[in-house]
Amino acid sequence: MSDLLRRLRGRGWRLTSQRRVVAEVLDGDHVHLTADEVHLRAAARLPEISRATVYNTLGELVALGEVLEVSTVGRAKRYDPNARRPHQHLVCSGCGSVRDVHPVGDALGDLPEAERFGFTVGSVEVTYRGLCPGCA
Amino acid sequence: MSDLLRRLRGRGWRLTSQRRVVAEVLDGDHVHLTADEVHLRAAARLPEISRATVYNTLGELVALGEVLEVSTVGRAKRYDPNARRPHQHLVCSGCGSVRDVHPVGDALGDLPEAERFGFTVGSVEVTYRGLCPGCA
DNA sequence: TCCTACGATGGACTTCGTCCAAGTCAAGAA
DNA sequence: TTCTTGACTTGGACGAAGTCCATCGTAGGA
Ligand SMILES: [Mn+2]
Ligand SMILES: [Mn+2]
Ligand SMILES: [Zn+2]
Ligand SMILES: [Zn+2]
Repeated sequence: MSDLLRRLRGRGWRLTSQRRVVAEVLDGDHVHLTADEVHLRAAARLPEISRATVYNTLGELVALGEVLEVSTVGRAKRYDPNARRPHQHLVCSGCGSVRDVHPVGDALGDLPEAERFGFTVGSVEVTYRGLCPGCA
Repeated sequence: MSDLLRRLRGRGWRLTSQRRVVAEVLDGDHVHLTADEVHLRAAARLPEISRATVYNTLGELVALGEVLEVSTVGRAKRYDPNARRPHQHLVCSGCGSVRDVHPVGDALGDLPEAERFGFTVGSVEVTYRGLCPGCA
């Protein structure tokens, strides 16, 4: 059983076949799937899994901090199982492919107090845009 | 007439009453309205303006580089007329309100060559997330 | 003033996502 | 092992955001 499933059981989750399959689909590096892509791949293993369950499970994983939501420009959200090591994203403007990247420096610290307008700033999301070798 | 309308006429735009009203609604600082908010405010001045025209006009302004799209997580896109001075955004996770911010440092330069995977990196978008004073 | 290509309109349609009532089953109790 | 139960799943209705298109209207040049 994967580490993820072990952690989920530790949190009191029922380990249903649907949740197991969603967790399996999200396993790996550089995985940034939409909910529909997760549903498609999950249904290949468990044909009757419903869209609602995929959405429910992804939402629960996000709430637990086990999966990150990656915002996209006007397209469907993408779900990122690499929630343990902080990272940012490099997106190809041509084909939409996504790579995990690790910039140096401290983007949060780059925002001066005078520029915070009384907000409690909790996180920062950095998206690099460009063309991948194939699209350039 | 605003600078924006003057530039648009210079680009061969027909200055219809609908486009004029959309441009007026977008005038100002810290303006980050959704398409529906633009439609609501435009309709206060020109009651029969359609949603399709608001979407068309906003899309054209974005294509011309006169207005920026601000992507949000799971909410409607916001349209930002402050396209002339580069800036980033601070977004309230509670109410969705947006402030312009100007971080110090060089986010593009923070991405090492070894982390670029052969991409031609052209731009970087930084979004700070937190709670505004009202939502905290 | 007249013409016409460009723009506006509204409603159907698509995509992405949420909600719900009803049926199902994981896992602890006995 | 079987029973019990409430957490989970399901399909479909619903909703929000955005696109598309046939048709109508008009800005602006001739
Ligand atoms: Mn990632
Ligand atoms: Mn802005
Ligand atoms: Zn590419
Ligand atoms: Zn707020």
